[in-house]
Amino acid sequence: MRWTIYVDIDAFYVSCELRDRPELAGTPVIVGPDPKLGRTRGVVLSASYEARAFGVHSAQPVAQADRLCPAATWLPADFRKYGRISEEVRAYLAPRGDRAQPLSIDEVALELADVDQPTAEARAREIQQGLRSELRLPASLGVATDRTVAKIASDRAKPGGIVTVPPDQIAAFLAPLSVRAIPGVGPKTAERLAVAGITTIADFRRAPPGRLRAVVGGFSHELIRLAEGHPLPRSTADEAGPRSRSAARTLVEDIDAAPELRAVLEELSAELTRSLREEGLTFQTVTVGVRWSDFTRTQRGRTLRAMARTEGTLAAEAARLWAAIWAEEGLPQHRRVRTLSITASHLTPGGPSARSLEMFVDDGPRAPPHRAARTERPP
DNA sequence: TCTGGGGTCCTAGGACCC
DNA sequence: TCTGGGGTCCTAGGACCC
Repeated sequence: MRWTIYVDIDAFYVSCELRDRPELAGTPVIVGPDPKLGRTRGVVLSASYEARAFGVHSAQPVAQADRLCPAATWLPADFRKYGRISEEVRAYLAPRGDRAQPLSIDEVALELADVDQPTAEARAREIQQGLRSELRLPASLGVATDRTVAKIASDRAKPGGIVTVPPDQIAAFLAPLSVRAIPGVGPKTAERLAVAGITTIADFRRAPPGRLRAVVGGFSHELIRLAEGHPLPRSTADEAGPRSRSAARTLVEDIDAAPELRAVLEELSAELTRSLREEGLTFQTVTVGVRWSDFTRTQRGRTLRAMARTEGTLAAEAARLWAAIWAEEGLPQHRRVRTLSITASHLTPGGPSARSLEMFVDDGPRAPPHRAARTERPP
């Protein structure tokens, strides 16, 4: 039988920092911009379980976390370090299963083909101990014959535990859980389900399918199957490279000064161009996003006629899109800007063929490549 | 006391094509 | 005068995840 061991590092950023600061183990530690060092609009990125006991949690505004837990040690985030350690975890796990699929910076689904349950459980224990002793990282593990169930199990195992769900117990394991336990069911979906009388996974089996479909659309089939204990295997395809790259900046204060905003946009263009170049990615679509002072968002994008990779193209397109947003929604409504972002998408890895590069093709009117191709092949 | 940054996927309408 | 069915891509917005 095929088993999945879902590995989730506990309080990942904090645990990475504790490797360098072992004296802080067992104390409240928060990774994020220290509110005592000045005004910031940041949020908690990761909190130790000792800090969580005070009500601190990730994505919480740092001022609020500071009030809840004034004794916490604050550490600045070091994403390069976390990326390196994430690679260590992947390298540790890869030889311990038949397939190791990274699903985020701190999660890996490890597949074991043709093993029985005792073997899978023993492997999970070895891995947990090895991560602890060799990488000095605490982990929670879920063990199941389905990846989604294994992930849900790893959530129930936190912190530092292992939860196994045998295949004939999937439905019973899931039944009492909140619909929020399912990856993909967030606050909005949970609220709409609650209005329809669905709060636990067991309720999916009782709800009229038509009603469920009206709330969650095509997701309903998958949810019913999950509640019945026959989860659909998630597609394990893709791995086709990144879909988008972006850069964003939240301003210290909301502003409506056009020259300053243009300057921020140029900085973002330069940053994004740099990271695309480092990865050897070319882009074809540019999107500018604005978060206004009321926290609503507007975005505008355009697909270019050809692949591009230069800062000039990115900056010019971003400036055009920004000007349109500002003229239509900023100026006339006297709105102020909180956050600006630029996203590059329709990415292509490696060097594109010279033929398709912007330097050989004028950036003409918008016309996606497939249409250009079709004109070369008359019906 | 507010609410980061970097991502992914889905939906719905319109344009366009056969 | 009325008006197919199936498909792809673009765009904007929304929800969700870590």
